[in-house]
Amino acid sequence: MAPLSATNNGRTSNSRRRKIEIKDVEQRNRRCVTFSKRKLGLFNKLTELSLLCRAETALIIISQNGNVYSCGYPTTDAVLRRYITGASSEQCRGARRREQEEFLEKQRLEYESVQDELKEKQKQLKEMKEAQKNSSCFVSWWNLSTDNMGMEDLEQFKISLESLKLNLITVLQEKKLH
Amino acid sequence: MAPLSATNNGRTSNSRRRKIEIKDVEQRNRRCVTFSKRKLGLFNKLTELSLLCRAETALIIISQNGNVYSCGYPTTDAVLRRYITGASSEQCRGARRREQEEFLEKQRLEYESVQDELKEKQKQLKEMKEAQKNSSCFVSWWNLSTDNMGMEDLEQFKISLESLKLNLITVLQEKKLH
DNA sequence: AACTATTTATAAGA
DNA sequence: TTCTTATAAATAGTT
Repeated sequence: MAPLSATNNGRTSNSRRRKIEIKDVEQRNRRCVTFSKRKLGLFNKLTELSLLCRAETALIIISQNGNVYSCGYPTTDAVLRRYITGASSEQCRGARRREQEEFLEKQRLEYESVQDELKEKQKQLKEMKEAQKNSSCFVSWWNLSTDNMGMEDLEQFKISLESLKLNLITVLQEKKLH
Repeated sequence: MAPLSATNNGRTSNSRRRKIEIKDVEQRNRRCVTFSKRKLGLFNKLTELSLLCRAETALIIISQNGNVYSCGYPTTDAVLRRYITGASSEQCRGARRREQEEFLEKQRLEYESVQDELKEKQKQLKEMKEAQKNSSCFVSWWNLSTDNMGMEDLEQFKISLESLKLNLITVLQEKKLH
């Protein structure tokens, strides 16, 4: 759709209209991107709420183009049924239901633990990246690092150290001149 | 409910039980507060999405206590009707089964993607840890690092360097003795 | 219910 | 589409 209209209006004889339509297209694209991002955000928030507070949830979104998206815990349909029939969860008792609930609970716990682990790793990564940028940690890091090195590493380390020291002194002198 | 149980268990003769129940109550209260806050947040987000992207939306939340909350644009029922009639064009049983299967598949994929992400983070962590142990990267890292330092950092850096060098020489000598 | 320190979401740009 | 980043918003903990 977008390529066609762009081709049709590519001529210079009607630049005003062309610009307006391009702007339209851009706005539409931006809106689509926003829609996708926010839809994802909502789904995530909904899942978080469901897991965190053990709530049953159902979310239906119909885009401007008519596409239907849905998300629910434990399932969209189950929650809708409960909503429509007036919150009568007493129906459908039985082994199947219990098994399903146990399965969902198991999945929930598993998902939570994986996400926790992921969060922890991300935190560690972030800390390590920050530590690299932070010069005040150099001393302690250095003092620890030599303990784990092999002989060759240490030799090279020493050479690096010498050249760096020269480098460093140069930098210091240059800075002092200003 | 909470005040009663707290009163009943306030006596010191059964402090173990009291502590556990108080903790339970606190957790329950916290969960309720979180639920309220996040529910409000979700409703706001949903409204924003509806207005910003001209989407039709419906959201149903059933709390742990069984309270039902809903929110929709233009109305919850209108969207639900559209969702249900659209979904029920196929046979009800078949559609439900299929949706359930799709839901499970969706959860599976989501779980896998989270696990992939986790693996990736672990890999990155491992690489960074190895990089710290590997002396061959020191030179380039050092040569870059001095450019971004302030005067004070450089002075401290130099001092650290001196002490580390002594440390290093000691280690080298010790290793050579073996 | 209000505050605020953090975390998280997201718009814009690459 | 995916990644980055600066900024805006949400929210957990607390009063």
